[in-house]
Amino acid sequence: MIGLNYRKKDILPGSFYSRETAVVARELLGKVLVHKSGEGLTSGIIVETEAYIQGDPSCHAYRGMTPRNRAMFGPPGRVYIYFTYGMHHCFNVVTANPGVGEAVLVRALEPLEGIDIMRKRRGRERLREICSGPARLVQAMGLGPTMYGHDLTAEPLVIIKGTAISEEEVAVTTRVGISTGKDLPLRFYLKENVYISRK
DNA sequence: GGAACGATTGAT
DNA sequence: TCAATCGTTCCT
Repeated sequence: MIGLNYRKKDILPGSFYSRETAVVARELLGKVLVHKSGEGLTSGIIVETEAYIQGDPSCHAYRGMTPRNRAMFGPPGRVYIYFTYGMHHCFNVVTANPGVGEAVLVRALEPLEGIDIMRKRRGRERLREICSGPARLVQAMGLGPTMYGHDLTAEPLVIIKGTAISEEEVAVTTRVGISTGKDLPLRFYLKENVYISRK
């Protein structure tokens, strides 16, 4: 029960996020996202991420700061969450230095704790359908617009140390669901993990 | 003011 | 393969 009684020292420090965004995306694999909500604690292992960087036309910050993407230009280690398709929210971790609009999209978690809570929030029984997709994990973890700008080194939502991941376990591919910048190798996932959003 | 478009999901 | 559904962004 890794997220239930984590120590302060287990929380990833702000310095973790102030590195090259693709490196942060890769290094987030195996880490654990933990949310303490009124309904109870839920957590999941990060198994799939994507980096969105400067100069990349698919990055929300590509055309400069707007009301929506303002958090991407703020301090690293904060939450950038956005609404899309008229019904879904997606969760990102802000990276790089203030003034640089970059972030990592968390696309899938392996459900770890509070699984019954997540099942209830999702209205789905099958474990594979709980956190396997960016909007699915937001719903399962009970996240929302109120988390916009939240500091991930502070409760109720943190990312803590998990399992070390070797290079052999990591697949690097192009990103999912974008129309521009589609050739960039900025998607990272655990090869053998069954909870990723897509093969 | 208006229109086009999503870093998706779930059903067909 | 396709509809759902609406805030954000950009154009007029």
